[in-house]
Amino acid sequence: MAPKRVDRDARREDILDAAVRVFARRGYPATRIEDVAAEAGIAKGSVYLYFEGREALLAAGFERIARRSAQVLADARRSDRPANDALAELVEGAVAMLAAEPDLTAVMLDLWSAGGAARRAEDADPPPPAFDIAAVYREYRALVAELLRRGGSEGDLRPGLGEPEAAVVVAAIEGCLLQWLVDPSVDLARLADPITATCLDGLRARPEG
Amino acid sequence: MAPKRVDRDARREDILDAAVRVFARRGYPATRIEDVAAEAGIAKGSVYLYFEGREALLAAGFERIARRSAQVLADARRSDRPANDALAELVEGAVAMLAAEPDLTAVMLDLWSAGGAARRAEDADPPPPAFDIAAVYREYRALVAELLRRGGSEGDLRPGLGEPEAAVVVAAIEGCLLQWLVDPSVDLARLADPITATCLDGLRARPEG
Amino acid sequence: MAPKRVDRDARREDILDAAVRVFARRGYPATRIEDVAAEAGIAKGSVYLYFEGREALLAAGFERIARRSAQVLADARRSDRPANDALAELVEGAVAMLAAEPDLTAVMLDLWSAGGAARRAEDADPPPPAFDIAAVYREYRALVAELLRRGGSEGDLRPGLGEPEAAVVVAAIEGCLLQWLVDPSVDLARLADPITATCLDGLRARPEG
Amino acid sequence: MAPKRVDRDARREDILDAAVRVFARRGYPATRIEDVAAEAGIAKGSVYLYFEGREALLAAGFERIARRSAQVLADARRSDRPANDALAELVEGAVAMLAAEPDLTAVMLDLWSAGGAARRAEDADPPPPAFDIAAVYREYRALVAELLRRGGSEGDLRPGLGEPEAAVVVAAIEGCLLQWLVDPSVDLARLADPITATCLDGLRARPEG
DNA sequence: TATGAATGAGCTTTCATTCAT
DNA sequence: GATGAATGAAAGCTCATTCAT
Repeated sequence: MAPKRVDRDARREDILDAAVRVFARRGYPATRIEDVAAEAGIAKGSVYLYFEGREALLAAGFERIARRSAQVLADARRSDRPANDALAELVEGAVAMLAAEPDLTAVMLDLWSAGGAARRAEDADPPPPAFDIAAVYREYRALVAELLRRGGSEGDLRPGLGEPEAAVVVAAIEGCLLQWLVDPSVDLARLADPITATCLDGLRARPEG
Repeated sequence: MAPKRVDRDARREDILDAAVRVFARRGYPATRIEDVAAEAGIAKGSVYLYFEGREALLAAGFERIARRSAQVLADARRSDRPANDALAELVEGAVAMLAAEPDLTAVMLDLWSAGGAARRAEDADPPPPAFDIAAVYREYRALVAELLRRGGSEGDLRPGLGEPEAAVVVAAIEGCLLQWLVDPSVDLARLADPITATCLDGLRARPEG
Repeated sequence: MAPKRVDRDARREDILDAAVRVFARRGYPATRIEDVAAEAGIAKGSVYLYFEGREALLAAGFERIARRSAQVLADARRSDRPANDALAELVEGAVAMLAAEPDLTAVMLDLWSAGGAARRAEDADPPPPAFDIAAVYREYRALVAELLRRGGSEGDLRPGLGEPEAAVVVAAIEGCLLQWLVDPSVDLARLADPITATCLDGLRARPEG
Repeated sequence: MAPKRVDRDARREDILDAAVRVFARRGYPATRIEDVAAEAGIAKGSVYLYFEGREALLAAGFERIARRSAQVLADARRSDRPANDALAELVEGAVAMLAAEPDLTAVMLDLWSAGGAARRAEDADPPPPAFDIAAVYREYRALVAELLRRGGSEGDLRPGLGEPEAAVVVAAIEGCLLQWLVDPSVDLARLADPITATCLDGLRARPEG
């Protein structure tokens, strides 16, 4: 049973790999199950042996991203360096993670869209997706806010920083990501340093360097 | 020679209003022409008297947003205040514009998604959308970069600032927008000040106030 | 009332002219009421002031053709020449009539198609058209058969000729028409003589001239 | 490497059979994909597994007819009998072929109509069909003309016969076909002999029988 | 397990016809 | 009479999902 399990899981991952590539290329709404099957080199019906349906593929893509995010957050939490250094590490870690897997990252566009469509609870038609993209950002903000507070009391960060500033830091990352996704001429990887430099030291000249 | 033109344009705007509301509620991919018609209180076929098809509605939504953006940029360009003040005005203007029309702003999710799906030019299947969302951000970055350079030479901004930092400023806005769109508990309007404060002065404490 | 009537009829004819032109160009099934209106230089709704609906335009086209046919038949009946000469006149008259109005003649394709679709009475879904294209050929055959019989008893035609041979003579005309309609390189007008020559004298060499 | 190919091709033929029956009954323009599917006893969507779309069904009908025609022409070419006998064989072969499959033959009405609609190359709206009905008649005329010329030099046919007379012979066949399609009281099969008799010997009495 | 043929709900789009102006 | 905006029934086509093999 154990080896079967591994095979099964490996196959599932292969299919998800394929799905992510196609989602990145065509976008989720334009991707047909058959496209995924073709990319994975299997038959259409076989996809259903590993995934409940089309949306499950997107949800599985979300899971991958969420897992990567959780890892980045865990790494940052484990750091014992000063808060501002930990913050810089967090930003770099997040950007590196996103830039390392462009196809997977491109799926974020679809997750935002699908997740955002669920922002109004009025009607359950269509029912909201099974994944909670907002939760990912909540966690990021929570950790950043904690670092900001720690940096304000123990380190050299300004006191009084909190959720709003955390949102801005997360925004700087995600906003750069967005520009990259929408415009390939923007190079996400090279924006990691400007993000930390701008957020930590601002754009205004300082009395002494 | 514009006898019914006013009516016709007004009708078109009404339908677009309706489309924007439905797009905001259900997302573009899940929106059927009939939903738009119902929201506008007209028959399905009538939509086609004013718009070429479903994608034309999205493109018209883009046009609205692009027009608003152009206005914000024009206002900022016309400002004769110091660069850092102009920058703050630009941020505030953009955020205010976005927050003032939540439904229209929510369409950005679909524009990002549709525009991003065109990020790979490999195949023309499906053909890329008629609108260029990336161009909007290019213009924002260009103006911000110009302000940063001006502020570096004439004002109190750091010298050497350019495109990367401009991308970060734009990212701070769009990233906050994103978090708001995906999570209604984030209040975009209240993030305008934190954005400018963080970007201009950074998060690090300054030697003197 | 009289002058009104003339105006009304003239307008009706104008619209029918336009319809015939468009039918010839695009075929009846592909012709929209709006195409006819545009060709006639009037508004779509105005067509309905003169014709019951789309099919009525086709039926009116049939009427025109039927009237032309009736005229050709009447001319031939009125002839007091020998049967074989009258037959030649009939063929020439029919071909001349058809070649003189190519657009109207092209509508025959649609009439055959629409009329033929009604050839099976099984179901009345869709209901058969209001015009009877088969009747036109019945009348032609009847007159030709009469001429053949007359030519057999009084003239130099073979005795014993009847409906089958009449069908062949009519077929020679309509078959040339068909080839012309389907292939513009076939010149209908120049086929009038070969039709009569072939039908009357055959293709086989005759003992003496 | 043709494991399911037989089945697939057989299925395709079944669907085409059904389409031909429905086309014959209702005419192509009035036939909906669903009618074809119902006639074939399958679901609407399944038709698209075997044919690109509605027009592909008509084109496939044309292919069938063209194949039959090619066979008739090949048989006539292979004949080593005198030209006038070969001509009679050709006429009989064509008529027999047409009369043997009335439903398929009825599709000619739609092919004429669709092919004729493409007679004016002015605009490509709608684009012309993929099949070339005119080519079928060109081939018939070419072979008949050849036989006529051969019969003029080697046989007992008149000298000087050519394309015009070939058109008349083809017309006699197709014109009888037309009358049959439009009027079931005309019996195509019985017209084969009158066609050859009339064309070869004419209607005029001969000095000696 | 794997396949891919089959299904049919669902969607976009067209257009004949109506009717208020 | 004339108009053309509005309607909504149709029809073509797609594709997620199922299931017999």
